[in-house]
Amino acid sequence: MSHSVIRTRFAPSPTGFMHVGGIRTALFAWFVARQSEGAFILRLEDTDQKREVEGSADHILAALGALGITHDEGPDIGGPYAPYVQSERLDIYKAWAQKLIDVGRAYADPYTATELEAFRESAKANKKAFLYREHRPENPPEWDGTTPLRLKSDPKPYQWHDEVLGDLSTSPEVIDDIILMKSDGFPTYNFAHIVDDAEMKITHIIRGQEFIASQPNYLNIYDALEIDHPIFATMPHIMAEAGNKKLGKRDGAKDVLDYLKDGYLPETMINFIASLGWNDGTEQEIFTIPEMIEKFSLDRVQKSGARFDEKRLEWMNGQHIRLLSLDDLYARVADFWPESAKDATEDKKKLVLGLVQDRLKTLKDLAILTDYFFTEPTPDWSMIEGNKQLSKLEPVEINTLLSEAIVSLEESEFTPEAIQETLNQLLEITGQKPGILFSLIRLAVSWAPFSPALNDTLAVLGKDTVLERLRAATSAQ
RNA sequence: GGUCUCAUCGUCUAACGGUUAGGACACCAGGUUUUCAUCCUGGCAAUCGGAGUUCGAUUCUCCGUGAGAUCACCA
Repeated sequence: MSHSVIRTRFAPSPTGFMHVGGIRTALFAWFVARQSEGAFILRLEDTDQKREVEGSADHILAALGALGITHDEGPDIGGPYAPYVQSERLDIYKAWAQKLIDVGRAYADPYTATELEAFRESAKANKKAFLYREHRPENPPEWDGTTPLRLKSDPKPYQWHDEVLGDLSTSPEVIDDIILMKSDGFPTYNFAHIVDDAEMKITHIIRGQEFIASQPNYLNIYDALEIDHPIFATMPHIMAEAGNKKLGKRDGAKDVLDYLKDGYLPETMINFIASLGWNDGTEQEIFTIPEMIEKFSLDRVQKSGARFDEKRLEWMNGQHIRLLSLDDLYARVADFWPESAKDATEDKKKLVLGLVQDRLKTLKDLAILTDYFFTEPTPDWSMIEGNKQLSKLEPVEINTLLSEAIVSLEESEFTPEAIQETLNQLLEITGQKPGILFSLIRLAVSWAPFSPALNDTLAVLGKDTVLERLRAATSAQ
């Protein structure tokens, strides 16, 4: 029974943007830390200088921040085990490597690239898997840091437990003398993450399935170092919408920040990404973030890969938008108003927002849905000609109906209720069906393909605007 | 090719070895005095194949098949 505090980490390499796969790994590690008062650590694994992408580290920080996946220790805020950037921890890896050399578990790799290549070729020719340890030198030179340092492996069968996949096992032939330190002085991921996780007292390693094949080699390193390994949890892949491949940048994996810019709520992204491979066993689909933190458990994570379905994401975003209070939603849509709303008052905008809240799938929809509330729409008579019922009316009849509407609405108090009353009376006066009368008025005041309920729309537009637009429509005929 | 992993509606998924295999997305059809959306009702749709264990397998075992991952001085 361990009483130690749970410490999980997300350890991305700064080689690109944050896509959903990376976010999910971070998210689940964050859930595990947050549901137990543990700590969530962010560590930058920048040991491959060649692949490093400028600005990527800032981008990762920005993406996590935008989603509210907060860390307790990391490159930007420090912590008790700083630094949290691997390129700044070279001395630490060197010291741990020296320990292995001292106990005879690591040695300098004396071969040139061509020699190594020849070994590989011959293994391939014999249809055998290449194992470096079969060529392990008898008397390797002392390691001076200019050649790779390799683990002197101790091949043996391994079995271990994975919180998601269950009990796993492998045979000795997968263990090899893998590289610990590269000739450029940087450690490999294989070595560095083990050292760092140990130094930083990480209790759970939550990572993608691509690492599972290397796991036995990692276990061999833990053994050589004589340290206990953390709890392992392997996440299934997220696959691209088409095909069966793991979702990668080339398959159209989008930057999570792009989803936010497109009007998806952070809580939607969290809920959706979590639902890709996890559920709480009930029929609940929509979760708040605190609910997910409370209910998440690694043993209910799916073993097989999941596909990213944008339609479902869109639906889920609508659900979360509807869950928001008007004030909260108002605060979130600040960047999504149409240009025409620039000078509109907060009161007016809130009124309009309240009308369209149920209609938004993404915040981006706001602009096209509300433009006519803030600016004079351009009449488009093809909308009337294109309407099955309205196209049957003569221009004179249209004019008459609109004029009747003007007369009645002039007398209305112009609250939504009063307007509805007026509209109902108008149906009797004109003897028309709602499908004709209401459609006509709706188009004449909005010239939009769709709009909220007619009485609400008219009320928010205001009597003056409504009458003005109706008159404009009459005289245009 | 070696090694490892996985396998329920088109998609995300539920189901102490006993259920008419459930829910959600999508799709289709209706309903809520116009439209679009919301909301409600209904419909379509799945246990990869074959053995075995068992009174009884989606569930356990084995063999196939399919899919994925990995075999770098990348992570």
